[in-house]
Amino acid sequence: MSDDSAGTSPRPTGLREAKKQETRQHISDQATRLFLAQGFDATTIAEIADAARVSKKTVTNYFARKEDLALDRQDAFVATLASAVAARRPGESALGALRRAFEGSLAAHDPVTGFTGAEFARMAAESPTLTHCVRGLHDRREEALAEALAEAGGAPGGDATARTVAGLLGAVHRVLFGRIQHLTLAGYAAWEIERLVAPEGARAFDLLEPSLGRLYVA
Amino acid sequence: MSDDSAGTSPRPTGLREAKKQETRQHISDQATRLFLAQGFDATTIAEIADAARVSKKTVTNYFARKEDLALDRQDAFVATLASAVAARRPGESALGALRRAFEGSLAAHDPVTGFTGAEFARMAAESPTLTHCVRGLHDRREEALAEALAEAGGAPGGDATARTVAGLLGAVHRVLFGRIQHLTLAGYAAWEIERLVAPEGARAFDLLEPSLGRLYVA
DNA sequence: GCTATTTTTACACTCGACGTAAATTTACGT
DNA sequence: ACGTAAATTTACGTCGAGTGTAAAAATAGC
Repeated sequence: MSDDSAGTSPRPTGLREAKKQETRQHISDQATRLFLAQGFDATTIAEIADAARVSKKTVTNYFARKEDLALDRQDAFVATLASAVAARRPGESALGALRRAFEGSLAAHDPVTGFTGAEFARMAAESPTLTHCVRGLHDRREEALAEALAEAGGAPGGDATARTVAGLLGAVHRVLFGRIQHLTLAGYAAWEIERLVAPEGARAFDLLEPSLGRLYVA
Repeated sequence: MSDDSAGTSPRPTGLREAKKQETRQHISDQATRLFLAQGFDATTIAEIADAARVSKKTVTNYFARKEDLALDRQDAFVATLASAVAARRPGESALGALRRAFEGSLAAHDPVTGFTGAEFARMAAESPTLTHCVRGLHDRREEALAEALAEAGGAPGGDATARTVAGLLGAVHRVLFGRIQHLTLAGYAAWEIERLVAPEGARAFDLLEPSLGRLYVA
């Protein structure tokens, strides 16, 4: 909840708020730099604090968990699938909307589809902690999608069906995400990956069409 | 390496091996008891060691991570889906085999399908650490399934298709697992859960039939 | 400038995880 | 049965993430 102009909550004055964001960004930048340079696990919070010239406590104050220092825009990532379904066109199924969303993100080389850059991909792949965290984000994304589907209606069976369909659609996006990350690690350029993955995505969405094409149609 | 009497593996003599298993089981039992009594996170390794009357190091020696003390038969769980596909009948699709496997496990109230008992379900739900770990097991299970599908053949598109289909089939089992866990937490008895979830499972597998029913047929 | 609030810091602490070398237990040849 | 070699267990130290607390510093509002 963010109140703007007129405050129910005491609206912290400009400079304080600005400095907070500045400090947060500075810490995040230093952390990212160190993570990419020497790996996630090999970088300690003390090092990050030292690089950012703040105390350890300030770091863990802004970022509750170490992983939060490496993963940016988590909420945006989590919301993508649910948003795509909520914004589907009249007559378009959830499957169709998520297909369009994937194709758009693929063409845009969007990080939420797996285009995270080779350095990040290497860092994530080398750290079990980070890998688990990314998996958690995929799960939250799937849950958000399930809620969006349940709210949208358009299929018999209620929440149970919504969760199942969200699992299926989430799985497709998750697998394609992993594929893009894998190809990134293998050294392919973004445009090459786009050309390689596009037909795989098409095949996957085609595959689901007979099962899901008539569900959750707006 | 000292090979003695017989054996490809150095076959440590009987008593030593027996005592090891005994100690391991004893530690696991004490850990389980404490976890169920006071929760996973609220139980320290030191307490477990104390209860089992061994040193902390012995505990972390047998169980590399704390979660391993709570999760039993991980490899068996991971293998279930891949095994079901490998053992599918002639003319049976992977979807059909996994449907049979689910129905059998559901009727048997098998832990691998989510019948873990109310105490365990509560413990797992209350501990983020444990929840993440269970998610990791689902992922390993999906990966094993993908390998089994790729090895089995029976679909165009090679590994990419295998991974996608494994994602879909894994998602169904995972969602149903979660549903059973949820109902367990809500206080339903196993036989009630069986009656509630059976039609949901049927609906989910029916849903996928038009898409996957003709793939990976033995 | 003064005061109240917020942010940052220093310090201490818990816990999981890892490493090492000594002490204990078990196995086996003689 | 005894002694030696091997494995197991233990005690001890270390590291790093994460938390709590109260003092110190910075900022807001008057």
